[in-house]
Amino acid sequence: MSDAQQAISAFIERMGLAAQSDGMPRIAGRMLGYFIIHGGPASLAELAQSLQVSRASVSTNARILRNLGVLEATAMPGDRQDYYQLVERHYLRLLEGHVERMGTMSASLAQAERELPADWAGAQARLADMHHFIDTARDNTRKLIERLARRGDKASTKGRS
Amino acid sequence: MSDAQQAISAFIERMGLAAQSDGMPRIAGRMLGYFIIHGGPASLAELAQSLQVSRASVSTNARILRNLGVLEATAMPGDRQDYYQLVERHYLRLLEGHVERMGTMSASLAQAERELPADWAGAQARLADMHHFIDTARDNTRKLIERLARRGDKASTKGRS
DNA sequence: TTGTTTGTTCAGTATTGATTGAATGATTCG
DNA sequence: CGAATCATTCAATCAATACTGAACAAACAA
Repeated sequence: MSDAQQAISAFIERMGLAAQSDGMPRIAGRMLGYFIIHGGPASLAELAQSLQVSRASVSTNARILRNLGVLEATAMPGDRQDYYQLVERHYLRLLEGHVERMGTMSASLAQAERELPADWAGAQARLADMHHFIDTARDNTRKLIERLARRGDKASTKGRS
Repeated sequence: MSDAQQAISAFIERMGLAAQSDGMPRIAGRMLGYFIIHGGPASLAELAQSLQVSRASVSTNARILRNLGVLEATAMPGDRQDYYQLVERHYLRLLEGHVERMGTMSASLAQAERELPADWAGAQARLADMHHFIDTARDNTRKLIERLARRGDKASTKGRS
């Protein structure tokens, strides 16, 4: 195995690890790594072959990544396999997921503030403090997404290999 | 069970769920919820009793939260139990963890860029693009932490109940 | 139509990690 | 020095979930 191939599989494996520590299945992370390296459309069969996992796993993980908005289906003329590729600036989709989770957190805090008697001053103060924090963090991330989405409206990183 | 108690346990349970979806043990999240509501120092025995879990679980999860920098040990005069409380603006510690994970991601990308032949133009471009993204996101979060740490240097949310 | 290829679903397995009870260790009190 | 009270550790259990193989479904070719 060449140095480059060695480096590639190490990177893909690290992506798998990183995905796991972010609560995503490991294979999803490895698929992401595959696309970052090899780019362009790839068929499910190619992925299964290259990552040495079952077609079933590739199928379900492709759906997961599609639902996250990170992968998109495409087609190759004259081939009836399904092809997938990274969506443009896929990482923004991940940030959006983060924003969403902060949203549910914010809602949960708001609900607690509403349902707790107002005279639990300490609890209300802590809830409000944390609520404020979450909301500013969320706004901040939103603005970051905007900024990064604007930049690079021109550049493209598509193309096979 | 009163409305308030109902609301409290619902909130604590939601915190447990949120923790889980962030890759943290559920009990850790519930403990966090407990402190947000009840504030002030609490003994491990109190926590185990209130959350209906074993003392062993409380102990290990307290250590997890302590290592994350979210809880800190304290002492009550005339009592030799261990008491814990939220650190001031505990959520900043969580953000710092996030920053750290982005750091390892950045390092992983850099390593791939280094080890891959430069003539894999597509791969290098995608790696660089993602690397840039991660780094700006990290800087952004760092700045947010700074800003939030400055604000509220005066206010305190401590105090029992 | 039948046969072939490809994607998905589903039941079962395996693995990972959280939680517990019991044992151990440490500290304070009498 | 015990006795008592906590905290921690460790082996075992339990739960959740990733992953697989096989069955099924859909699309196409001949």
